[in-house]
Amino acid sequence: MKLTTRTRYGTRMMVELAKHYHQGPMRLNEIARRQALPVKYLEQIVMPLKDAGLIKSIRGVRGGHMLGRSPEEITVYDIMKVLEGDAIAPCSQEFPECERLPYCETKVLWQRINEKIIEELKNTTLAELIEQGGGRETNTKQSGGR
Amino acid sequence: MKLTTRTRYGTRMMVELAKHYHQGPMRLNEIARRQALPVKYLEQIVMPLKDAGLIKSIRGVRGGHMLGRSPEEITVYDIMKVLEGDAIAPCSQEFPECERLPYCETKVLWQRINEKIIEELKNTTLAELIEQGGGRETNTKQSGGR
DNA sequence: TATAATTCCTACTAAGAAAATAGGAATTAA
DNA sequence: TTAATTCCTATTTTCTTAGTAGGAATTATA
Repeated sequence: MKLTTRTRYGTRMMVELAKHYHQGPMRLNEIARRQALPVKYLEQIVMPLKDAGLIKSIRGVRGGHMLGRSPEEITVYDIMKVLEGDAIAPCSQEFPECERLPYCETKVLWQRINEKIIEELKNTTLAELIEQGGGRETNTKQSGGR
Repeated sequence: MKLTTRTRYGTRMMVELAKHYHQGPMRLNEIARRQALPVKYLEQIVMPLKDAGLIKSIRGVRGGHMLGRSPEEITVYDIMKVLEGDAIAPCSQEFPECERLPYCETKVLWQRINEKIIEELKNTTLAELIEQGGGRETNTKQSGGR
């Protein structure tokens, strides 16, 4: 079952970008600092997101990253799909090879769970996440929380 | 995010036991054969289930295992709780230490997903799973499907 | 009472994936 | 021309899950 740091960090990066939508490009370093994430790791995550059009990047001095479209138009599902593929619960797509599948009594359950999760992810936009916030206001200090 | 083979194998073992409820104790070997699972691995999984009362065991010759209560009264949540603990999605209980939690914009999402999954697991009993079946009838041959 | 079938228990090993790091190439504003 | 930045790919580290091994304890039954 997969919803790993890739998706979590990726979502946090996107949230950070959403909070600065229409404020010009944001450097990876800044994003990493604000969300207390490892820069070099984000570097890897940013690329597929860019390829998928969820992020636009500007290279060189004063470059950086920004959302490819508005926070209302980006769901967490979009992010996850890019970063993990869309098999989350077991036996959804992960093991098309499993010979037991045709007579497996448990597959319905995993499939149902998979659908629920996807539904939830599809219903959640970046806009919604930053609107709700985390309770307190986001701070700027490093906090090392990973 | 956790819904690993432990839970999946465990669920299949329980399903197998449910299918033979009230037919006396069933040997691990038999269960493993029917569900094409590694015996020695099941051996580890069976113990916590027994401790939790979901399984009753009889030792010695002609011993084996059986459900601790009826298939209608056992949910997959019961199984999962024993085998994984009840943190499934990230940031639910897994990282109570994360300093970012108070101002994390994404936690609501993971918590919501966690709830959905748990709800689904609680709504699914062994009885329901074997009633629905897998489509075709379960076979008896080894199939090696893992 | 001896034997074989079985569960019980604990430790160990292997494999794989996820997480993180490293280092340099390419690009570009100033 | 330089410094700031993204881009790219490879490598290493860490960790968890998955699986194996071997023997102790228990018990039906011959």
